[in-house]
Amino acid sequence: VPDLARAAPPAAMPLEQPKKPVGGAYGIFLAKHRPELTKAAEGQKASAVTKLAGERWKKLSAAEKEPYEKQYLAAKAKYETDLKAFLDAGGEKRKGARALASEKRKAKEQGGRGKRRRGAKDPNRPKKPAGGAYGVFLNKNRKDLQKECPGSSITGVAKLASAKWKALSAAQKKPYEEEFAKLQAAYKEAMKTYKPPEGDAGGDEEDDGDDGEEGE
DNA sequence: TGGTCAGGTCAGGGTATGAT
DNA sequence: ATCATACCCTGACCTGACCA
Repeated sequence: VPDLARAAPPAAMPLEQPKKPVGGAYGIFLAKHRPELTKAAEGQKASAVTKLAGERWKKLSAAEKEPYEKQYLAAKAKYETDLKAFLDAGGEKRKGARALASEKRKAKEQGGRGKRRRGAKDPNRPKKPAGGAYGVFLNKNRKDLQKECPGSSITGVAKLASAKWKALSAAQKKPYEEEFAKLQAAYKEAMKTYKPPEGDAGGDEEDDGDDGEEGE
């Protein structure tokens, strides 16, 4: 119904909390002169803009500062009335950008991007031997493999390793298999005495089963 | 599916800079 | 905390192979 759209007052827009004027008269001065200050500080650090602003502000006489102070007071008054209207309209005063960023970061540290975080793992936890005998082979020969294909990416090294691994006879692979068996036994032994740090999801080891994630 | 390896890439967040 | 923004740093992810 077009009538509804036409009748909708601007107030129907999502409520937005008014921004608090900050920095006092200096804040007004800074905002007003930012374009020219940015130009003047072109090619310099971003911080040069505010540094320049500070220098210019100090040079101003009281009379020159007065209009900025008046503007600040006016903006402050407007903010207060706007905030009151915002709150009266059911708006909720939210936290500042930094507080929000801090909260976001904390949440991220706990959860990451939906996937588990590498760095969040317990560094003392015994490493599970992976890749079987091939994993041992890869570890032992990595340096040589890298030398053989200098400048090649990790993937290039992996390809070469794969080719070499396939070329090995069963007898040649045997020592690597034995080494892997040893590592596996050592890992099991280490896990017997290993205790995950407190608060680590009740000590289940990384939801090995499939109860977890169900993110969808 | 997740584990090994390490280098490259990329996104996001922090910092600096001033005054209030 | 707030304004703007370039720069720097950190951390997650990807790549390839293979195996439990």
